[in-house]
Amino acid sequence: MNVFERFRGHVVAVIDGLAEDGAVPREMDLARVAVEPPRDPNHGDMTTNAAMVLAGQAAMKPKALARVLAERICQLDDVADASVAGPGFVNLRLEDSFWRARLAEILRSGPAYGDSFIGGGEPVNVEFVSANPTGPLHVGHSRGAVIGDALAALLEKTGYKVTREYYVNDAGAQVDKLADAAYWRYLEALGDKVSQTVIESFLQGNDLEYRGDYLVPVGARLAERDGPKWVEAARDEWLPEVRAFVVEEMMGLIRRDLDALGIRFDVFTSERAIVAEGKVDEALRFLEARDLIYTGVLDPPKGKKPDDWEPRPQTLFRASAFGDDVDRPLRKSDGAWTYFATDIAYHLDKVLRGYQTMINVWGADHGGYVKRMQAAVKALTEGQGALDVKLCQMVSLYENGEPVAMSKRAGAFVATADVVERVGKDVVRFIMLTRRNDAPLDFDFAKVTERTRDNPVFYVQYAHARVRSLFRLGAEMFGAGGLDADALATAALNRLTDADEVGLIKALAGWPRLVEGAAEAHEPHRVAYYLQAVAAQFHALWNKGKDDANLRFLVEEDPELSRARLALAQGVATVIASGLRIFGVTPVEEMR
RNA sequence: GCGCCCGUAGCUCAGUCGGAUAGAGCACCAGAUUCCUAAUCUGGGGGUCGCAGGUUCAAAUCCUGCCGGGCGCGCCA
Repeated sequence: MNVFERFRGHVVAVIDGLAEDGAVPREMDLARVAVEPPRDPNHGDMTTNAAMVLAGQAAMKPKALARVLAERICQLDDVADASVAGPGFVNLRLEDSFWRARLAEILRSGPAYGDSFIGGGEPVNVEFVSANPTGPLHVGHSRGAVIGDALAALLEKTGYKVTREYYVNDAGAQVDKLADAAYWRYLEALGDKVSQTVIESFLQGNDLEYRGDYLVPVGARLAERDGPKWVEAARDEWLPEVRAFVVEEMMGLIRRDLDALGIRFDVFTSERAIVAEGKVDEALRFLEARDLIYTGVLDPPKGKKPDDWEPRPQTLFRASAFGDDVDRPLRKSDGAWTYFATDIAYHLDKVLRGYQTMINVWGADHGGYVKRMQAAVKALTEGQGALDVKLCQMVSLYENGEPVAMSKRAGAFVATADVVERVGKDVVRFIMLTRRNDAPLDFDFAKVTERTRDNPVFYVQYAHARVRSLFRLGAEMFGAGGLDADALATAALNRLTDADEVGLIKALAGWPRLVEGAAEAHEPHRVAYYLQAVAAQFHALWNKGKDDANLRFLVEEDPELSRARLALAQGVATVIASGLRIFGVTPVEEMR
């Protein structure tokens, strides 16, 4: 439980006590009572709005109620002072000893510090990346990959049972086109065994979309495995084989990219398998039984009527009954299921596997698809379940301020693997998490690797490295004994008396609350901003030691004080490591 | 035309289920520093939170309308 929740409990107890004494009514609704950090630290360590939100129920003026509350809150353990401020806030200042005890707690917990149980073991399905298996991942994909993975880690840390899932879109027309291209490369790979005229006639009959070199080795491997057996075969014959082969190969490429990013999935679900196992029919029967499917004619989109539009009866899902703007088609004119229909089946499959809470991470170009999918999930879970969709905006690459051309049409997209190779997994992951998912992100190769304060990766990593370097020096000065975290938890922490030292502990003690807030909001980027703030505070304290030798972390003639300060430094490293672990970023021992 | 997202300092962006005098980095200005506890530090100026209404004890935050930008818009995935 975070420290603010703990004090909220104390404040509630105070209110109950007042009710016992008849000073306020019993049975007040306390749901809106909050204990939070004040925006301005000058207001104290914690603040509560209790008097303001209860004034009506208590039939008292906010300030009068605040005074009564403050008087009793003052008597609580660990509270140094409680005062009324503004329109009726009660501000609490806590004893330094309380904060020092939090530091000991951090050291004993280690990287588990900030773990929470708010999830209560609830299963959550996080579906992300889900890039079509038609080629390697490009940088845009890596943003969704990192956000999904970090969000999953954040939820795990707060007590949810998380499944990381990848939906393999291996059933649409795109993979057929991919198979065509692979077949072309296969013919080429057979060399002398195939005449040029065969290849050319194949090329003439096909407008190949996927001409990238990455299919060359795929064609070669297929030729090696199957020999010339498909050369004379009709497309109907080779297509299923070639398609399965190339999809497997592409998923191999994608897994390799994901590996490079340090991302592992628990489940890969195949769209083709969903269809083959009859799950679409199952899902539609489910909806049909609830009268949510009918045949009807949709109006054309207002103000933008497609040229070939004509009224046509379609099989429709009543999405508009669940918040969507219009009902949505489930069947194409050739009778095949729409992508939406199979996606409904896929999400019913998730529900049947036990998920009521689902999160999907998509590219921003899928924005128009969100409402209908949420409508479907509501229908499939009888209103009990929820689908949150995180839309990721574009990543723009820069080379020292100059935009890197990466139009997909020109085939000049930048591969995730290339970016990772150039700046490293840790930099890619951290930078991708320094913006909200719904804000565009600029990624400048020069800036993300420069060693200055305005590079957040460097600044946070540097703080961790500085702590490690302190410990190397400390071990030289005082010997390595007694410098492990458990031992430091028993150091003379009451020697930490400087306001900035205690202030740093307060920042560290805010970690569990931040984690919970970020997890509940599904916003991993908050962790990045928090880590930057902690790093900044630590660096500032360190710099004070340059002006005033008494404030240096290691004071040779005072081992007791040095040990206390090493404990503080270790607390910083612990919290940073705990945060970086959520990000999948390795904390560094030194900067080289 | 409709829907979704966004609009906060010169720039890039944070802003906690509504909370007090709206924050950070860069840039700018002024001081300090040449140190190895490394790849500067300290302080300062700078805001009608796109605009206009509304709800509330309290609005950058919630609601409505407008303005501006991005994405999408019956059978694609």
